[in-house]
Amino acid sequence: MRIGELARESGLAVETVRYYEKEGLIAAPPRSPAGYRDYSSLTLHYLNFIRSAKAVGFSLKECRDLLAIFVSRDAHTCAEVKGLSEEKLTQLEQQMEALQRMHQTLKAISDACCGGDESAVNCSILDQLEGKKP
Amino acid sequence: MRIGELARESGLAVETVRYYEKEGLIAAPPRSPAGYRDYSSLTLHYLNFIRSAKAVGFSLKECRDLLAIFVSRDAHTCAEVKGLSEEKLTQLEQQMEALQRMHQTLKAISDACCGGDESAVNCSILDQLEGKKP
DNA sequence: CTTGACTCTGAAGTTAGCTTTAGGGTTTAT
DNA sequence: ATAAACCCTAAAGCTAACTTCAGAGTCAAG
Ligand SMILES: [Zn+2]
Ligand SMILES: [Zn+2]
Ligand SMILES: [Zn+2]
Ligand SMILES: [Zn+2]
Repeated sequence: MRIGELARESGLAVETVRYYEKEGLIAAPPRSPAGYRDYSSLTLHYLNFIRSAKAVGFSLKECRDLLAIFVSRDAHTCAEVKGLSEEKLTQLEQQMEALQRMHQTLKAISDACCGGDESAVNCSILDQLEGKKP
Repeated sequence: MRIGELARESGLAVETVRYYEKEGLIAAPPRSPAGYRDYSSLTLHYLNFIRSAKAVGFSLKECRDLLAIFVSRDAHTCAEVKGLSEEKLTQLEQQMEALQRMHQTLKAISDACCGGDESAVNCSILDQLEGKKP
């Protein structure tokens, strides 16, 4: 199949598919006489794999590593795959905690403000951001 | 004070301070005869403000807007400031939810894998990422 | 046979928030 | 007086993951 169909099937943009090839995520496919990329359905599986991996937080680099495992599964172990998953889970947790801290801080600051139509001259939010003690 | 001291006091890098000036977050200060930037302590307050705002998730652009309010507080209202805060709180919540969804999905996938030293030929993580039904 | 949809390449542009580089003056301490 | 530490500029580079552009060739339908 040509790149347009592959893109449609995988839900990616055509340019993204070419980009993934350039970045070494998928192999360069054979070409038609006119120079068009000619993909097998295997590539669709790879793109779906990438899309799923991205959807749970893996970067393209990490997707490339995971995909390398995927294409030669017998040379790798469950331990290795699960290790990468758990590493990513830890990263996600850390990111959530960082956001949580920001949210808590901002919520406390925000809640202290009256939110009224009066002038912000004495707004506690601005004071807090400046570093003034409450 | 010169830029080095200002940077030390604010906890920012010297280049960052110049960058903020270029981006319009802080005004260009007067210069010494030798051409050195000569800051008043007011700028330190502004930089602290920016650092705090960034720490709770505001982008530099948003910091610039907040700072504009900060420097002319009497022309703005608490409602306006609190509105921006609450908008940001909502964004933070959405980001946390997105991470939460990723985490839940990946955790479910990861938990199903034995994690053993056996070959990954039948690894359920890889199967799930490929899109196979379990 | 022509029109519109599709494909190709390589390079450059995008966003955010800096950091680095290159090359050159100034201040301060010893 | 000299060396370390500081300051200046403009421009380029960095990361991530694409997207856009310019210009040109190919395919399918009517
Ligand atoms: Zn108020
Ligand atoms: Zn207020
Ligand atoms: Zn297993
Ligand atoms: Zn497994």
